[in-house]
Amino acid sequence: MKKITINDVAKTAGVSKGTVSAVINSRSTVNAKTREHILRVMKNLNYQPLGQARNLRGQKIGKSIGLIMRELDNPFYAAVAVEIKKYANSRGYILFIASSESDHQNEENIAQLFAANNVKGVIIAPVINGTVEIEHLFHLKMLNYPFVMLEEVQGILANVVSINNVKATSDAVKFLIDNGHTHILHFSGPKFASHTVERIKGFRKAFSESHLAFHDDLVVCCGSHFHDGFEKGVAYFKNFDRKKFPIAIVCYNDVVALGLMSALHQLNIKVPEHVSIIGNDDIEFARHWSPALSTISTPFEKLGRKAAEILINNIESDRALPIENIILDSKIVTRETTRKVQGSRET
Amino acid sequence: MKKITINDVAKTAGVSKGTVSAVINSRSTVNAKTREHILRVMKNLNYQPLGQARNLRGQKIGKSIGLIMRELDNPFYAAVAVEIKKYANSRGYILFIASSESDHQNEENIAQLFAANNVKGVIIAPVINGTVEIEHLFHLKMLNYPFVMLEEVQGILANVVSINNVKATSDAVKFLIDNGHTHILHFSGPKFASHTVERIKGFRKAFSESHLAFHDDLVVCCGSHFHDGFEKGVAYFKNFDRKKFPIAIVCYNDVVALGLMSALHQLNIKVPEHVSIIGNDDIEFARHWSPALSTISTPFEKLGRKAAEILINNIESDRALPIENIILDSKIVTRETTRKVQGSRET
DNA sequence: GTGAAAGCGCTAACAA
DNA sequence: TTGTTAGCGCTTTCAC
Repeated sequence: MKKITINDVAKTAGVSKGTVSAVINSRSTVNAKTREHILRVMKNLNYQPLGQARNLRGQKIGKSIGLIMRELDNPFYAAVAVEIKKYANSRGYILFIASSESDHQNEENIAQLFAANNVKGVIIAPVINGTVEIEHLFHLKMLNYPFVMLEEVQGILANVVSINNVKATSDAVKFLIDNGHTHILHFSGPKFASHTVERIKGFRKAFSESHLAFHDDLVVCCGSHFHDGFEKGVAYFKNFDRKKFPIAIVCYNDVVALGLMSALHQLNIKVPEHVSIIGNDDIEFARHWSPALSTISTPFEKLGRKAAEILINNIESDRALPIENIILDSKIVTRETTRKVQGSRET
Repeated sequence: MKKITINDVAKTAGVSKGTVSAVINSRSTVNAKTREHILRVMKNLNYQPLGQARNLRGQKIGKSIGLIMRELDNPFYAAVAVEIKKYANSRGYILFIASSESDHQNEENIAQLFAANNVKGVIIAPVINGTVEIEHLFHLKMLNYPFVMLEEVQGILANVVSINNVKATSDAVKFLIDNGHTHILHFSGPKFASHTVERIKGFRKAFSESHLAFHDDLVVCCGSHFHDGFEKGVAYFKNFDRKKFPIAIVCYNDVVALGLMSALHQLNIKVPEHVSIIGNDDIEFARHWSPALSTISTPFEKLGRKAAEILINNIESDRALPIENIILDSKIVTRETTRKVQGSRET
């Protein structure tokens, strides 16, 4: 059972394929009777014109770029996606979004599909796990297919637009230290995401540059979802010795921070009286929550716009452009979940 | 300045295009020296092989379907998207998501682009505004391009999978009436979305089937975002006569309900003591908010799976399948934002 | 108003 | 190992 082509339609309709083509393209040069007849045959045969072949000639149809997210429900990349879309649209491109669900094979398949399907270039939030697989990226490079990464990937020279996670987390810890905190934890993110690694790095860095001593127990493996924050929060604080309060927690992201706060609320632990909390991302809900979440504000607009800009510039250039590596700074915004500690245990 | 083709590469490299093709496809039959040389030429010319042409022969590359959302940040469709993706993946399809931003022209362009770019079919959350434009849908039908709508569109016979908004909203109002409420408002959604229209319809319907009288003032034009709920909430209740409490509000969606609650909190109006609130959608945050939101739970999983299932069945069928029109029921889940009113003003 | 034929850029036999 | 050639399914002149 092979695919129906324009030839099949032409043959069974008893016309030439040129006429069929004219019907498909809604050209007015074709007789109403003939058109009706051909349309009927098309319907009967369930003929689906192959888009690829149609546009092999003129490439006047619209332009598009792709975005490969890691998870569809990651608020960080969702916010970036919105900004990418805005900028892309402003330059006449439609954005197609797909998600690798943190799976390498998916990332590769999607990239291939974009490249094969007339999508002009792609922005990738790369999957980084133990065995870094970057063959497909090299393949894209060979094809001179324009792409921009949203995180640095070891081993390949490519356009990157990312944020300075190390500095952001480090700043958050320093802020807490400056406010008298001495007992500071990190609820860290999903394994193998470079954001997770970098944020832990920043967390440690702040310790090494302070009078506080770092210890592995200070990093609690958590995740990236609300329920992760909630569950790990309950587990950690259920039998927690309340004499150890006040403490402070830097969370992987806002959603985790919110989940954690929900857990604390349930355990009747007060924020920020007992526990100060800092999130990361600054999603919309963060400022609307009560208490309003102190967090690290990501320059989403800059991040998305810059990535899309580099990509589209590359697409529209007739020669290879120099590779760019842009790292954007975040900044802390303090709201109601952090407080100054007067009598720290050291005093 | 015309596009570089494989011929240009072959010519300047002094080889045949067959050899260039072999390099592009990483075939091992080509001499290392030659490969290096050709790769260099490809880079120099910034040659980007045209995906469409490459796959004109065998169609062994992956399969994909498209989803046209109305807004990227609409939590309703975001949740549906997740389910569509799951099901699509289970059948070997990759999902590409694009957003029309409630613009007709965009919806049309995106649909065209999907059809032209080897995406096998599309699920559409249609833009419905005053002047219903459905030419492009007819065009898709002519091309026998498989598609499924997530809302009914007047004037075209097509596959539809939607939810019963009228019944859901009506049920919510009846629930409130059964719990003694006599003063019930609706914070309605964005103009021209069929969800908005249907929910208002359901709201009115419940009144007409009760002892309460409907009045236009009972419907407050709001929107679909957190800030809409917040702003309209502040505006409505800033100078509200508190003697009129208790009242109840059925909101367009959960995010609006949350925004409204935030406004009430700020105005020191208590939920559910003064105001009972029912949302719509049952997004994850709804149950985690404090107080936990009573809402109308959408069968996201069913909705997404069914839409994707119909689409893919159509794609994989060699003949046209009968058109389906599926309407799914939602159901109320009561949490902490609604209460029974004992002494209503009528008592 | 319709048909015939020459491509679009590439792949894949097969020949050399 | 490389070149030659015949298409892939469609569009688009240009005759008729």
